Amino acid sequence: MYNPLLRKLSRAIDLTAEDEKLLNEVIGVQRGVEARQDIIQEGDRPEEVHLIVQGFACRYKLLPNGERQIVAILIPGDFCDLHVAILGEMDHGIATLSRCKVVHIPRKTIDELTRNHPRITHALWWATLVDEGILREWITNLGRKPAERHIASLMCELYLRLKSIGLVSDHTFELPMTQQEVADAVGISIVHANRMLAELRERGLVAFQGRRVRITDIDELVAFAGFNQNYLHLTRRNNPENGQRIVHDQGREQGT
Amino acid sequence: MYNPLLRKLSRAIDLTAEDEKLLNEVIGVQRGVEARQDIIQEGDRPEEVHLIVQGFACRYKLLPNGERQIVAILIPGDFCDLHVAILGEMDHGIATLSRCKVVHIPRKTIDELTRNHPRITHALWWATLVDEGILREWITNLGRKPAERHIASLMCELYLRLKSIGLVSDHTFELPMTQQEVADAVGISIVHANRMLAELRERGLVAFQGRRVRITDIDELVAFAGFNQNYLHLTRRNNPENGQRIVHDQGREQGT
DNA sequence: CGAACGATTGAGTAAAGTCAATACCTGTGG
DNA sequence: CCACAGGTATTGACTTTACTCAATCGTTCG
Repeated sequence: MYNPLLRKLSRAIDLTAEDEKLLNEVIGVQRGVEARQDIIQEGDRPEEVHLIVQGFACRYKLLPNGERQIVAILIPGDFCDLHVAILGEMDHGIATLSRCKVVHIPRKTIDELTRNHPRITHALWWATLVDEGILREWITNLGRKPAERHIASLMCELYLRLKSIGLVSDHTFELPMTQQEVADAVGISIVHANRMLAELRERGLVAFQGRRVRITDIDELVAFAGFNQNYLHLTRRNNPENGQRIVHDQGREQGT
Repeated sequence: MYNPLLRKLSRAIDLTAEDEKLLNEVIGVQRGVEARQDIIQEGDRPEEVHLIVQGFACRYKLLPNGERQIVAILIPGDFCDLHVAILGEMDHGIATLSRCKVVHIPRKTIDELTRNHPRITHALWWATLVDEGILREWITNLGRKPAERHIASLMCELYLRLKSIGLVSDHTFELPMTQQEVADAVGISIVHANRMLAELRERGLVAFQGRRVRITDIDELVAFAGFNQNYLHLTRRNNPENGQRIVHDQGREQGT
């Protein structure tokens, strides 16, 4: 069975066969959620941990005037609310972008894993720290990049994150976001989003085919975006040589 | 001895006397660092965990063109790099804003604490999750607030965070940031920062006296900023009534 | 076919940036 | 005590980026 969590974690951390077995058992009943539905709302106190197994979702915050800011894009293998019970209330909402499959994991399962399985604990910390790194990169992009380079950076990030879980094939990945949603993620108006996406298309950096994105030359897009992938921490830490440039792995791209 | 870490954590999590004792022992030798010095640079692999005990610091990222984005402001009680060893390389730098006192904690001390002391582990997770919440709020402010309201929000955040560790007295707190540094945090030019700060001053919302900030009426500033403090999670989670509005505690403000 | 939603385009406005000059403030050497 | 240097803050004038309003176009689906 395709286990995006295992795939994500095992790429970064050495796990034993037993760890992998446990991480497979975590994926039990998958619940389907329609596109554009809230999985969790601001103010909720979730009693279970939610894991995205299929589809795209986003974290978002609403402002008093009704505007929305998307603060993270969640892809298969991402937790919605790992350990959030510690905080009590959600300070943001999570909504699906596409139809999704979500696993509900009892909090005690997570507690048990982190109490007795140090490598899994390590891996979950790794995932948390990477998520933090992504947030910092988004801040930098919002604060210091013009919209077209910001969108280009977002495409680079999604390309690499999706690739790391086997969801890029033939330089192409699903991206079920409307232009309004891209605008909400990049902090610009929908009109401006439309024009900047058009610019990327005209420059031949990104091709949008319906709900799919094709990036012919990732290195060119990276250069245009001023993108540095270090914050994704996709390379093993005991291998200091790589990590400076885009990691092109030679294996098959498509997951099963 | 003033222990900002203990003060921060004990406000949010119930700790035993033994936990408090351990958290006091963590504060050993304090090393002084001059203002505007790097504590950690991007690419470093810190072997110890750094904790700010006194002064102000910031996380920042540099762009290819030399621009800088400040992605977090660190105050006493904040960790620079808790658990970052898991990631290997720092994906951002940390620099002092003022003269600071920093404690270097051996990684094994942290490992020992988290292995054997569940409430402390819980408290460190809490701090990590709050830091994440702050990053999401910054994203929202950058993406969706005009500069003057963004700066106002930043002042609200600093006011509450500093107050929670006893560093606000008489509605006033230290803020050793230049306008360039404010601009780098808010993602605007220094000229614009100057004008927006002037606007806040003229509106009577914030008074800047040298390196000190006085906020006469926090509720008014909150209203102007469209600020919602929920992301700081300053109230105990088993007390659902409060948390909706600014928490004015009645105790003394000044720490010792 | 037409409604509904999403994408696109044009035109005018507002927010924020750049460039450049000037003012202020603080510490040092004379 | 004062002049000066260097950093910081302020202001004006102009440009660029992005926003708003408004209309049009395209696609999908009942």
